[in-house]
Amino acid sequence: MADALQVLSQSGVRPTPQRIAVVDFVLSTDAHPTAEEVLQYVRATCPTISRATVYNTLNVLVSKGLLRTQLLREGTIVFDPKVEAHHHFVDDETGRIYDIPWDAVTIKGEDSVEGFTVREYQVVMRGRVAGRRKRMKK
Amino acid sequence: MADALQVLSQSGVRPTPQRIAVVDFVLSTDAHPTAEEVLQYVRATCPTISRATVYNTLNVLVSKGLLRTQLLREGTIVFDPKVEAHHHFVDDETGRIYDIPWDAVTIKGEDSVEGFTVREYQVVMRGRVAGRRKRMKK
DNA sequence: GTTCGTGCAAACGGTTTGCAACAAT
DNA sequence: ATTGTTGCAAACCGTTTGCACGAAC
Repeated sequence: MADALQVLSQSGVRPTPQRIAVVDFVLSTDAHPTAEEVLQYVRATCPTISRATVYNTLNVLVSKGLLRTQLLREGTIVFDPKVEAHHHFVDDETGRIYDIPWDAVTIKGEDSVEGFTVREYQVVMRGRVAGRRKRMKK
Repeated sequence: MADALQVLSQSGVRPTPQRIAVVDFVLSTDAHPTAEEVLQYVRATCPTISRATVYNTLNVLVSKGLLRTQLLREGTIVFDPKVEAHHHFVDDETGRIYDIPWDAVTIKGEDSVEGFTVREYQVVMRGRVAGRRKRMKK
């Protein structure tokens, strides 16, 4: 993974310590964090960083195409550094989001749906990660 | 479409005028409204209905399986009365959401992804409805 | 010294909750 | 009398915005 400083400079974004801390985390995780989770994590290495700066930086990264937002959790946006096309699996119990490789699934007919011009698409799957038994009724 | 009073009684929900007004609208639209949009619409026929009652009723309908929520718009939940499996298309410009019939698309491999037990899945497509030319740069 | 970035607090929009009045049984 | 429903207002949570201070050019 290219280091944070490079990534920022190459995108024409001034590499401040706060931004470096955010980039270091968010571009190297596959945990699909929310902004709040990024804040929590980054505070460990950069204790004074503000909520506004985190949101601001995340939005900059999105606008530079280094990060994508995904609508996979109720009430919040999650950030995904994997910007190439892929699918997602959401665990019913934990809410954890997993990347599914593009060619784990094959689709036919998606770009020829009558009346629509499809720019992009993804499969969103929900269920359980295998090997866990169903949670007991509380 | 079965009338609202029946739907409610059959689900064991007391059919109050407010609930009937909500059901009348939300179970017969394909517009994927938000709670706020339901409120606006329903106020026309039931001017005194409160925001809390709308949210409450929508949540009851979801818990009874008469309605489903979908994560297709940033910052808000949309409601979909079509509870059978189907796909969605979201217009990039207008944000409008269209139902795509289940068999407009065929998928292979989706329930055998290594390590995951898929309970349900859908394809989410984004693009433009055909026949509209691309919006001019503002 | 002007531009850009930060941190704080306030504002904002969608949703939930607490509660008192009220209707149905 | 008890239970369930409504409407209002306040609370809540994720996100954005306004602004003054400070750093970088």
